[in-house]
Formats: sequence, structure tokens, C-alpha cells
Amino acid sequence: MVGAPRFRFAPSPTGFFHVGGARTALYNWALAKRTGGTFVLRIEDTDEARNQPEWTQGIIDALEWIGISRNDPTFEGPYFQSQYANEHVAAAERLHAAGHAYYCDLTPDQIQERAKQSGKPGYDGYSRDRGLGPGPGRVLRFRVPEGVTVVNDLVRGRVEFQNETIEDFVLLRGNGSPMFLLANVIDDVSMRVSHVVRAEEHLPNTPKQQLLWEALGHEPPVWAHVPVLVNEQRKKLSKRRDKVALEQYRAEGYLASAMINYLMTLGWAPQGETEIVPWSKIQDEFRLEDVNHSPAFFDLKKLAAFNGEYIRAMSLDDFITACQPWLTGTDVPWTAAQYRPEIFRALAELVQTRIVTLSEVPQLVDFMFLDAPLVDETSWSKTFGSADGVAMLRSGRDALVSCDWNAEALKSAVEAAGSNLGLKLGKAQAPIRVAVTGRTVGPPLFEALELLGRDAVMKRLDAALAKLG
RNA sequence: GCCCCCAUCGUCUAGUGGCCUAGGACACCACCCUUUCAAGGUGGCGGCACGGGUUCGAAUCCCGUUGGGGGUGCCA
Repeated sequence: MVGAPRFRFAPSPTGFFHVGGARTALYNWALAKRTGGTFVLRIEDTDEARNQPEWTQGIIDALEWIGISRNDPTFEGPYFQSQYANEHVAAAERLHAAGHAYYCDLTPDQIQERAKQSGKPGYDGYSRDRGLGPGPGRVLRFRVPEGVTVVNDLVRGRVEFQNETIEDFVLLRGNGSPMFLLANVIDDVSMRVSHVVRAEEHLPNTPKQQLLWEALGHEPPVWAHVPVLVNEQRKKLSKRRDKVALEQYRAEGYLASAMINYLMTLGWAPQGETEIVPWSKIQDEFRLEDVNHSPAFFDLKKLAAFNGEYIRAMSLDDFITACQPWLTGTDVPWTAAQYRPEIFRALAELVQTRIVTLSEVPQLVDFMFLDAPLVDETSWSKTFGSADGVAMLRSGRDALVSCDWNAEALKSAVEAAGSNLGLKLGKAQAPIRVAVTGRTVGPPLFEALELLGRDAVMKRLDAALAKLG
């Protein structure tokens, strides 16, 4: 390897951008940044029916979100694999000319039939020495040499493959188009990639690709296969079964910083007593050699905990800014005219310690903006199912009608009304809370009442009393 | 079936032959604080898969077993 290292991230645009892909990208990014190398983004969009152009933009946006910006000098690309098909085919022809590959006219069915008869699975090398030329329906296969292929992997160490267990894989399809193994290697060669850091599922491909590098006359890159991310069943995270779309987490109010930090600690840990660390520390310390070897469970609870930590660590202004999309978006329960930024600002600090994702913000403050609270039936029946609750509501209403209007005075008034009924403050505030906010839980009550104002509060207390008969 | 990878608390991990009576974090439990809920504080529960070696000494090295996972396409 000469010069600065060149890493690459090569996703295929076949769906929403996956958290596993995000972690792989982040690993590559951290390495490229620390070593003064380059991060090459290559979209592997080779003629696959599943590819959709919008997914490509999704990848770029998602990378941007987690700090992998195409405007950063470390970033190179995106390149699109489909644009290099000619090079892939030319390389395949060179391989053929040099005797490293040969054409075969067997159909998949015929191959299967032969495998069945011989009792050995896979392609048996039937056309190796038939000297076929190219033609419609004929695939080009790589002639796997005899011997042993040793893959030196930065994460796994030395991995040995007996070449006889590697079948003569397809380079060019019957229609002449290049296959993944070939295209991937050719692009890595021409983009001068020095380090291939990818998920473990590619490890079985690696001896084939290494053989290709060698047949092409190049020194193979440094390989590193990081463990896959798994679900609670310990199966590889899948788009079908699991919630894996990075975009979805973003939409639910996860912070990029929390997501980045969490993803980096799956399979690796920074030095010290805490895993919550700034990106700069991650970038300084991350080493492939330190990556764990076993699959890592993508734990929503831990992600949530990280997110809560990051939310609480924000300055008040940053927090308020971050909340904007959840306050002024199209799916909030109040109208734009009802929303009062100064009210939210006054309450923001109390909201900040009570949420794990930003999407939980509206339910904590909706009663401040709506004319009448959204009543949670469970809260209502639990609170007013007893005579105590109703009595307290009545007595609380009478106390609030004339007291001073600030949080301290409101608290005292409710406390006094409660003690007359033999209720402690915890019990006494509940009926007021439900009548005013619609729920048994929420931000500290008296601060909210103060902000809401006497008129609005009395209106709600009276409405609740009327409803109770 | 075949090939390959892996194995420390439930989970993510620290640990690279003596500092380990195995450390931290999430989760869980208890207590404190408290106007609900959180947050915060304190404490607790809980692990080196098993069996053989090697060594004065093994979570750390070797072998086997068992158990997981990945791959096995004219997908990427």
C-alpha cells in the first residue's frame, strides 16, 4: 500500500438505509478521518430489479445526517457502479484471454441436475476445458486455481480457505452483464481502495475476490470483516422483520449524535468508564483490531437510554431548536395559531428531563395549546372513580379561584385544600392535573398552571366538574 | 449437507498469562429525593458455555464438545 489509505463504503440502493450499513459507514469514516485517508462512497446499482433511484438519495441523506458529509474533504464520490460496466466487462475479457476464466453454456437447471447426480452441490467445472467462446446464454466463470487461499483479516486474523471448496463462480451473466464479485473488485482496484471494511456476511466472498485481485495482477487490499448486527432472536437484522431504517429513527426523534455514539459501541468500546463519548474521542481511539468478533444485538432500550442522555446534555436553546419539527409540524394536535413558542420555552426545561425521544414532546405540552385537554380515559376513571377525587377537585377549584397566581401560591392552595380532606400533596394534585391536562402524568403541575392562567384553568376545572355531574 | 466465523453478567462491552475476589454501561430490583412522571443520588442482583491439556499461575494459549451466527444465486 502506497500513500494515504483509501476506505470505501459500497451500499446497494435496494431499500431504506439500514442501521447496519450506517455502522459500517461510520467505521470506515472514523478510520478515514483518523488516518488522513479517504472515504469513497460507491453506490452499487448494477442492473438489479430491486434498485430504485430514490434509495440512492436516501443513502446520501442518511450519511449526511450521521456526519458523513459529501462536502467534507475526506469524502469522495458518490460513484455509481452501473457507469463502469464497460470496465467490468473489459476486465472479464482480459481474465478470459489470460486463461483465468472460461465460458460455460450450462443452464441453471442443468447445473442442478448434474449436482444432484454427482451428489456434490454447486457447479462442477464442467466447461473448464471445453474451450467455449462467448455467446448468448453463456456465462463466464472464474477458473479457481488449486491450492489454499489465505485471507488476512484485521478483525479475524488469518482465515484459510481450501480452494477446492470454492466453486468456479460466475463473472459475466448469460446476457453479458457483470456480477457483483467482479464489479466490486474491479471498482475497488480502479478506485485504488486499500482497505475493505465491511460486514461479516462478506467473509465467504473474500477468498473469491482475493483470487480475482491476484489474477488481475494486484496486491489485495487490507480486509476487515466486522460482526453483523442481530435482533432479539440473534438473527441478522433484516429489512423485513426488524426496524432497521435509519430514517425512521430520525423521524421518531432520535438524535444523530446519540445514534452515532450507540452504533459505534456495537462491537467496540471506547476506553474509560463510559460509552457515552464525543465523536472526537471515537475517531481518535477506534481501531479495527479492537472490534469484537461476535454478532451484536441492536438494543432499542440502550439506544433510547443513549438518546435520553444526549437530550439532557443539550443546552436549553439547542433543545428548543431540536424540538421545533415536533412542535410546528403537520401532525401536531394543535393548530399553528394555537402554538405559543414562549409558552414552550418556559416549559422546555421541565420537558427535557422527561423524554427519551423528541417525538414524545407533544404529548407533554399539548394541553398548553389546546382549548380543552385531550382526556385520557384511563387517567380520568382512575382519578375520579372515587369520591375522594371528585371532592378534591371541588375543593381545589374553590381554593384556586381566589389565591395568588404563581406556582408557589398554587401549590400552597392545593396543599391546604388537600390537607382538609386528609390528602397529601401527591394525592391532592392528581384531580387538578387530570382536569387540566387530561392525564395523570406530565410536567410539574403548578408551573404549568401558572403559565396557563387563571381563566383557562378555572374553565377546565368547571368543565370537569360539570362532566362529573 | 458443505464452507467459514464466533463464544465474559439478560444485553453491549473492559480484560491480550499474575494488577480479576472479573470492571463499566443498559435493563432489572431496593432505598433516598419528590407535586405526578421523569431526572439525579446510593446500594443490590447477575457472567468467564462445557471437558481436556500447556503453565508455578489461564477469562486470557492449544485441542475437543456443545451452542449460536454467516455463507452456500446467471442478488448485492
